[in-house]
Amino acid sequence: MTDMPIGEISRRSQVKVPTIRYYEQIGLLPAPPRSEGNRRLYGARDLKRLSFIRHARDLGFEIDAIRTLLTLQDNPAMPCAEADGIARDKLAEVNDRIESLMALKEELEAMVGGCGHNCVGDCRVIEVLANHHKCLHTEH
Amino acid sequence: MTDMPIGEISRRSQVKVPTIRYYEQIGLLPAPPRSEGNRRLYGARDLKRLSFIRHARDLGFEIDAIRTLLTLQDNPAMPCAEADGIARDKLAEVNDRIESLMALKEELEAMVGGCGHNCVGDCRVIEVLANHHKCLHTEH
DNA sequence: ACTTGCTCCTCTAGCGACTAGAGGATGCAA
DNA sequence: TTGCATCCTCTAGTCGCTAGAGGAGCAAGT
Repeated sequence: MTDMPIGEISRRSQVKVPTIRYYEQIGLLPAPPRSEGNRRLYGARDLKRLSFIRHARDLGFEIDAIRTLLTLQDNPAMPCAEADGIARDKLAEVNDRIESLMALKEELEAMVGGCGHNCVGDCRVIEVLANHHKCLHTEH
Repeated sequence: MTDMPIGEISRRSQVKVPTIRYYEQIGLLPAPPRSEGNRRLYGARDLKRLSFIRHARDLGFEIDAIRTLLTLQDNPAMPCAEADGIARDKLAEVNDRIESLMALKEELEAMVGGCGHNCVGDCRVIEVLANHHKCLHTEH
């Protein structure tokens, strides 16, 4: 459990070795003690922190947001409005992204469906891209 | 219509001035002729091309894909299977992204909804991030 | 003891698609 | 002529890694 080398914590946390070193470099993960031979030795706390980071990254949180989240986690007596705010902002962003991807999906489906695989001259894909007014959604 | 300076083509195409110069630099947009005073002078063709690029970028196509699409557009006699393929790939990608964003949305909603705005110690947001097994979706 | 092969170290540079800023030239109207 | 907007080139920065060079450490097998 304790004194893992970087390869092991990488396997356990599912975070790649260079990424772990990068997180140390930018101060997201504290620099661990080293072995006699100058190798990083990680403990259970580091694994927890790294898993937290990875999970947050998977959810699309940016490094800066994670930094805030980690500070909050380290100080459990603080009011949690800030953490809640970060999650709320992210949720709004995700909703926006879903919406525009749905519009895009429709547009792509129209392109792909309409193409009879002849030559480029008649291609719906190129045509839609070239003549914007033929789009389903004109706001972009 | 013809001999627009960069600012005007920027306004018309909705592509920012430095981005236009960047596109020229990477060979996506041909280098236009210059005025006596060394200023770029664009014509209607350039505006079309830039609008095409912008539209494709909005739709999430990468620069490399756009490069291919532009080559196809320049050669209307070629078979359009390639353009169709690019659009199909993009559609699959968009569907994937929508799916994972929907999962993410659920997870964020659970975080935000469950939090009673007390102190960090009881915060759902932090807790979910720290304890992965409490997620709605465990595959990530 | 020696070799093999893996993991680890630091360091620098690169990715995509821009964006920002310095420092200067040009164009046009009042 | 003065002032201001627009334009020019060039370099460096953004984000979140990723790749590669060149070398050192470590554990197991012969």
